Amino acid sequence: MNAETSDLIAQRIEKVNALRQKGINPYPVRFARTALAKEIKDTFVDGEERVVAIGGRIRTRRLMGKASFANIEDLSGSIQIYAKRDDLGEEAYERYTGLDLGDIIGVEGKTFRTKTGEISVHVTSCALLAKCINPLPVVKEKDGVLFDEFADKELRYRQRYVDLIVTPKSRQDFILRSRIIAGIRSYLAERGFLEVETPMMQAIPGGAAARPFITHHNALDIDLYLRIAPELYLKRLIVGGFEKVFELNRNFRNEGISTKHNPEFTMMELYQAYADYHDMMAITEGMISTLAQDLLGTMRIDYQGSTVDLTPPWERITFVNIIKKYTGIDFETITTVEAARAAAESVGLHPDTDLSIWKIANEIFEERVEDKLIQPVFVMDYPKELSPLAKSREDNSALVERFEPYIVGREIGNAFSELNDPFDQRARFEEQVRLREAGDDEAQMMDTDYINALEYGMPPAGGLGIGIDRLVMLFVNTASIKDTILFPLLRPE
RNA sequence: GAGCCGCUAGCUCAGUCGGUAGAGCAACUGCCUUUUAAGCAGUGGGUCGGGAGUUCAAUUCUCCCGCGGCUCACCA
Repeated sequence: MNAETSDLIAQRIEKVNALRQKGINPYPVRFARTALAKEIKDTFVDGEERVVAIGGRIRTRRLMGKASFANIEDLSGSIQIYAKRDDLGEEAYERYTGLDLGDIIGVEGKTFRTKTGEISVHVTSCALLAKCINPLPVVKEKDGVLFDEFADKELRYRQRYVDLIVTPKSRQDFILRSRIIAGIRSYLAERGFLEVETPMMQAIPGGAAARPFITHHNALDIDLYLRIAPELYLKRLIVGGFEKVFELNRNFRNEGISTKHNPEFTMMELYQAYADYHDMMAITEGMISTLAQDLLGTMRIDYQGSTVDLTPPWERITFVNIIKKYTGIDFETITTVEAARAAAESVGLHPDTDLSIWKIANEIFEERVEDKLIQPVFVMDYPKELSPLAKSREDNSALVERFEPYIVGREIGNAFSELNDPFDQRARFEEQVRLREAGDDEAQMMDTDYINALEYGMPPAGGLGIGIDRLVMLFVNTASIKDTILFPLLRPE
């Protein structure tokens, strides 16, 4: 903190001290509100004076000598207040004009409409409820347009509390996030899903290909991993007879930070017994389109220059066919690595030499197809070797019943008909272990207890995971995941 | 992890072809009893992200470091 800052702060601390000397607590215990800003404006009737007590933060002020206006803001909105020296008396008015932008105050007064038409509160008494010592960024607004918007992204992320005070869009976006999550919960609850909580600290981190965070339990003296996915525990619950379960909580992956990645992110995973991946598609498109309709009032939403139509049904196309559609390459007819490599070369890609046919196909998909998938689409039937927990297709053992929903060029989820054959699952794990031993540190670990669970019999089931932060990105139209996470991970200052 | 860009007053930003910096808002002092990005007049406030180098002189040029943004890579 430099001299200038401390000047501004010192002035305010001085005001606090002066108040305390007069026996006034600048942080009193309580203030009873009887009204909210928005509700006052919504219910105002001309000619009917209403006595109200409102609390909020001073966001603007216009002092004009012996009278003054200010706007105070509560969560519902902002309302103008009007104070006159003649009403308050000299001492109280002086205390009133000594308030600062950012102070939280409680005001009692009478509603009225000014001669320029603004519904306001004529102050009869005013109490400081919490002094704001640190100067806020000064953001002004006219007709919904912000001036000198709080623009320093680092500060907005580090001091989200300041961002929330001064950036209405930020406030709205996080409220929308909360409503999306609440909407998912009620959508699933209405359909009989049971919300459960499974371990975040796991001895074997399974269910995804990712590097985990490691922590240590002192009493047991064992390392534990923060979960990278809840999948294997949720499926144990399907074994246990819970036929519809979901978990909506954090996963942790020890990987890079980007506009699309935060080390802890929120995932919704659900599993449904006696369902398959077609049922998961119906849930995905039904849930997301319903959320859009309920929360945004439309299924057509604008995102970063594109308009996306979420109206079901979404397009369904296989992995092989969508590659063919966008590149002309037909993996149904490719039977050798050489041919696959030649195909990749034909679209300007140079895959690593040790890749299999299907890994080359995946590279072509990711490099040449993915970012073109603006409208919602279910890409179905992925290669088995990329999907160690999904059930094989009966008509093609190289493929599995898996899909990923794509919107605006981004994978927003992952789903399959769950592999419930313990023999096959064991073989898949063994293959993963082999890859891990060959140096693939994202390959999965053997989980013998999970195999043990499957050996008790898991009914056929569909499973679905949706990345909530990315879904929220779509709904709030932001290019950065940090705008959807209240406190994104940043390097400590 | 790599590349590019940024970091100047509390905030938003100018600027210095190298001679230690400005505006608006905020703050402070006046004036102003229906204003609303209030207005008018005046005042104060900066080790120009940190360090080193070159130079008579560095906020400006060079290098290193820090933090952030964006893009790429990995992934959800």
